Amino acid sequence: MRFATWNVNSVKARLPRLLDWLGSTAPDVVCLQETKVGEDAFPAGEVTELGYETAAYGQGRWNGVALLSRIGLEDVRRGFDGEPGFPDPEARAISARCGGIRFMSVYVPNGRTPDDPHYAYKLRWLAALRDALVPDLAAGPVVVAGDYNVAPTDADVWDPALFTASTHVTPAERTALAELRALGLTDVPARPLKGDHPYTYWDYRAGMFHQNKGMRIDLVYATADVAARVTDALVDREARKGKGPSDHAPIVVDIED
DNA sequence: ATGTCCCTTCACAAGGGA
Repeated sequence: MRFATWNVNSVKARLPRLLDWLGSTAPDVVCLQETKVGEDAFPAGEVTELGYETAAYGQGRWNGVALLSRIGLEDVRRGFDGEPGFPDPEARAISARCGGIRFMSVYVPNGRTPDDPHYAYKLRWLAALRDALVPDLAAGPVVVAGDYNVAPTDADVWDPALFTASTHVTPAERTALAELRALGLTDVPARPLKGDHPYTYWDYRAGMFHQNKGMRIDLVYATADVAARVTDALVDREARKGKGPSDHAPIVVDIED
């Protein structure tokens, strides 16, 4: 089985690239983030033509997550129990069972800056996610993949000195991820196709991608049974190249059936 | 450390978010 996660930064703007990438990569399951469309506007027709079932959760202008699967898409859940809003609910998590694994696509709040109320919201959201995952983890194999908006270590940012007072790297955010792992989730390492760091995000500005000044903030967290089946995992930086890319690259994971 | 992109609207420019 091959699965992937990708923050597409608008599924409408990215649709031609998404369809090409689905054709060439041929993943069985895909977790999408930042679709930026409501459920009714999700381009399900085009994706269905490629053999995928779709489940979308969106609110239009911001956020939005979705799951694509060609190996079954059962028991879809939008959001999770106890999920906080700001203050209203935001479309940041969707999960379903595909091929015997529960996949959850997550778009963790950005946080903006450590003194912003959105930062406290980010930490509340991650703590609530941890609590909500407990029954899922007891029920079977789980993959929680998406844009976590946290760089787990200093090696995951291109210049740690620049990020000392920024969101994405604070001890509290990193602790929140450690608490997810403490539930029994493993950070599945993805290899970079170029360079030493498996960055997944490069700012559009200032030629950051070409200088490989990126961050590893998209992550695949999997239960041990899934992690043990991994045969390969990579950051598809090819998808970040060229005209009209997302600012994030997909992570593609192969596991033994 | 800011050279972009995407979305929306009291829309054909500007602001907000990342």
